[in-house]
Amino acid sequence: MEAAAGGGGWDLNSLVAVLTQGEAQLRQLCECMAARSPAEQEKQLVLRAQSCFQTAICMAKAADSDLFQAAAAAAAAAAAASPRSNSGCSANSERALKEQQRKEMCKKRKTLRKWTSRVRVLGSSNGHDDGFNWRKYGKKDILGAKYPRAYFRCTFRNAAGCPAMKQVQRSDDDPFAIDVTYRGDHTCLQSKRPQPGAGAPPALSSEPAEQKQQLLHSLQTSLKVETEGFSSDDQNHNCFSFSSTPASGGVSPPFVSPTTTPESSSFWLSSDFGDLFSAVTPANDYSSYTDFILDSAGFAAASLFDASAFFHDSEI
DNA sequence: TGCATTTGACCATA
DNA sequence: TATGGTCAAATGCA
Repeated sequence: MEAAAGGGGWDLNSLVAVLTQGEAQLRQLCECMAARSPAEQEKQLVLRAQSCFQTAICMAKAADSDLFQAAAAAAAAAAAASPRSNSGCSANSERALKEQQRKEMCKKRKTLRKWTSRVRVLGSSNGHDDGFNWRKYGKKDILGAKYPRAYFRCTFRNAAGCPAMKQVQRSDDDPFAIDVTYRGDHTCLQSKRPQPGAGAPPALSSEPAEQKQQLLHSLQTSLKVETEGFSSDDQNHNCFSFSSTPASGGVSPPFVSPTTTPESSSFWLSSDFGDLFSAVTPANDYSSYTDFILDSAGFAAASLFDASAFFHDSEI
C-alpha cells in the first residue's frame, strides 16, 4: 500500500522500513551485549529502546491504514474542490474536509470489526475499564432501553489514528451488568501500567508479597468475562492476555479461568476488588492496578493490552 | 489553562 | 421519518 505522507517525498513504507532496520540493529546490539553479560540497567535500556522501535513501527503501520488514507483523500478532495489558495477558501475546504471525513467514517463503520462483551461489576456500578484509555464523545437515550448508551473512542485516535471505539450500555435486566460493544482494533498499542513509584499508591506498593498472592487468588476466583459474537474456534481468545511484547500474541495468564461457551464468556469483578481499587485509584481505572499487582507479583510486564488478541475475528 | 465530559444539534441509515 | 451515531460548543475540574 502506497501511502504518501504529505508532500515531503517519503512514504510510510519507507518509514516502516527504516524503523524495522533500526530495530534489527538494536537486536544485534542486544545479542552482542548478551555475550559479555551486561548490567541489568543496560539490558533494560536496550529492551525499552526495542519496545520504542516496535511501537513506532506499529504506529507507522497504523497511520498507513484506512483512517490515514481517508484523511489524505479528504484533504486532496478539498484541495481539488478549491484550487485557489487556502487562505481564500479555508472555511469551504475545511467544511469539505469534514464532510468527506464524515462520509469515510460512515463507510468505515460498516467495515470495522465489531464484538460485544457483557461485564458485571458487582458492588460498584461506576463503569468499566478494559485497560485502554477511552474518551467519551457522546451519550444517547436508546429507544426501549432504561439506560442511556455512552459512546467512547480511543484517546489516541488523533495522535495515532487508532480507530477503536466502544459503546457502553447498562443492561436493562441486570443493573450490575453493562454491555460493551467494541468496534475496530486498537492500533495505538497503549501502555497504561503505572510505573512503580510514579503514581502507584503506596498502600499497594508496600504490600507484602503474601498479600499480593491473596489478591491474585481472589482475582482468579472472582473475575468472569462475558462476551458475545465469538465463533466456536476462537475460544483461545476469550480471555484476557497480557504480553510483554506487542507482537507476541496472547499468553493466557494463570489467574484467568474464563468460563467460556463457544458463543459467550463473562467477566465478574467482585465487590472486593471494586472497593479495593476504588479506594486507591481514580474511578474506572482498575485495570492499571491489576496490571500493577500482577507485575509486582512476578508476572511478565503487562504493558500492552491488545484487544485483537482477546477478541479475535468475531464480527457480528 | 488544558483536558475530559456533557449535551444539543446534525447527519446517515433503515 | 424515527432512530442511532457523531460532532462540537459549553461546561466542569484539577
